[in-house]
Amino acid sequence: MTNRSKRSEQTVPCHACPVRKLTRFQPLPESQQAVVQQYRAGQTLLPAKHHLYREGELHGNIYTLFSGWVMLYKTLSNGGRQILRYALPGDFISFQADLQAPMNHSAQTLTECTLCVFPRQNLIQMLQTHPELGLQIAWITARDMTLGQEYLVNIGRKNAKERLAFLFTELFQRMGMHDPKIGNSIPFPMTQEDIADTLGLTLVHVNRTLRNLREEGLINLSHHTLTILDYAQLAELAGFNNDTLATDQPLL
Amino acid sequence: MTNRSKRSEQTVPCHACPVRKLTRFQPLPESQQAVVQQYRAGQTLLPAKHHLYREGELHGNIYTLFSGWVMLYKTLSNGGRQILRYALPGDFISFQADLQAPMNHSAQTLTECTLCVFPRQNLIQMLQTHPELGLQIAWITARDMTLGQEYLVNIGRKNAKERLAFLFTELFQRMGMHDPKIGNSIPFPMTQEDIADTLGLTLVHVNRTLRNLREEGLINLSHHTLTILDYAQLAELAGFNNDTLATDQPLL
DNA sequence: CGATTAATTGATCGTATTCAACTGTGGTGG
DNA sequence: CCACCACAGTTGAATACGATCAATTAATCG
Repeated sequence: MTNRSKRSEQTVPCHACPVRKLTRFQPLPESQQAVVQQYRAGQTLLPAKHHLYREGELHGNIYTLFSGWVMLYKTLSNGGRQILRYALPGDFISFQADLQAPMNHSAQTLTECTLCVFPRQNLIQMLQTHPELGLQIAWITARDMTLGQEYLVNIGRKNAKERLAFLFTELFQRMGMHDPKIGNSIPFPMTQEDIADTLGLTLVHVNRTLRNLREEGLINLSHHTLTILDYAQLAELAGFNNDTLATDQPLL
Repeated sequence: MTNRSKRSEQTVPCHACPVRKLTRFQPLPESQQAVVQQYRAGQTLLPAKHHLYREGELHGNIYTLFSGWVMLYKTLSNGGRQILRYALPGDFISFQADLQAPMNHSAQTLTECTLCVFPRQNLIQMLQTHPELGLQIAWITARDMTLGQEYLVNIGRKNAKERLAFLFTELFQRMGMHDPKIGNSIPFPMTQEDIADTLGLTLVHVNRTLRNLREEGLINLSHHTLTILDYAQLAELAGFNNDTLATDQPLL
């Protein structure tokens, strides 16, 4: 149990992780979907371990992920890596505050991926012609930011076991496996090193903590498949709260 | 030096922290400023240590901070706290993906603050009438998200000294102190416990690391004033890179 | 099937935590 | 003005969680 400031003045209520509300793919209203179609430049199929773009590069496209997993990360001067989040089908990739500037992070496929490609210029044009889409983007960005904040809490204030538990429940939820039926599995394309770089731990310690979770019968992770054996206990460990029922509605 | 995976395949270039591009208050174009004025419900003066809102509350307002410091944080079930970021003058506060849902974080003033208040309903109306403002919000949100990602890297992949160094340089930059002249000071209203809860450390360890930095002549922090004695070395420690020159331009 | 990458385990070390006590500071009221 | 209190900062000692170093086993892929 690490760094838990138990301040006495404990008036502030805890309302645990609302990742649930971040999980589902929010389809655009039909009217807007048609509009968006006009601006896309087609679809790409990329192999696993392929970089969409790298930190520091000027990059011309924006993407929507149709199938597969993409990981977004940043690199440190000493060779370290911090994974920021995993993009799942439906996610929007490579949007950043300054569309002209070099990318502030890298994106690499973990599996084979199908992506819908929008040239940046098209996006800009689209936003000029259909300004109401700006708000959609604000909504998506705010949702991604909330997930990032959950990650911050996870890394900053939880021990290794709890961090693992959180990552697993988060991905399980985002994959759309809300079923109460226990013992479900999801594909899990990342390596233990990836997990380590997501959670601010080392590869070795991730491995040991995984064994620990396995021995306690909470999960099983092998051959790139994650099986949740005891969701309730895992969510409890993670400080993950399903109560926060989500209205997945967009802003307006 | 903690958790630095030195993977051999070191092809990915490192492009260090572009916080600089996140620092300055991006004023709206004049045309839009006039529009926004119509929807604000006036200004408030709040004392220090006052909560704007708490996690889990339904909250009716959106704010722009005019003067003072506000801290945004999340609470854990075990009593822990993770500070997400410090809002400085010009920052937008309390916008989240689901405007109807309970707040997903808390906001508390660190100093006396002047805020501009927008009732949520007004914001929604404003966005309906002037959809082009949605993109402005997307821009602001994306910028805040980028800062959050820097925090993630900071907590996930750096040791205590580096984390402190980063926080100091970040705030120094965001306060608008880009002057090359060495030895400048900024107000620093947070306690050592706040710093600890920002950086994923404990109060005690922050204290020791501060002493360390002081003894090395990099900073001085006392009486809520931070003095940067050796910016270059501090930025180096933090992995902070000024090269990334910023175009502070909005999207369109 | 051999080569490369990923997972696993052991031993040791160190950074940061924890527990605990003490010092300084600022504010309040007698 | 000083006594008192609450709170922030400081320091010490012991501990622990996770890192580091190193070597071995298991998967995966051409």
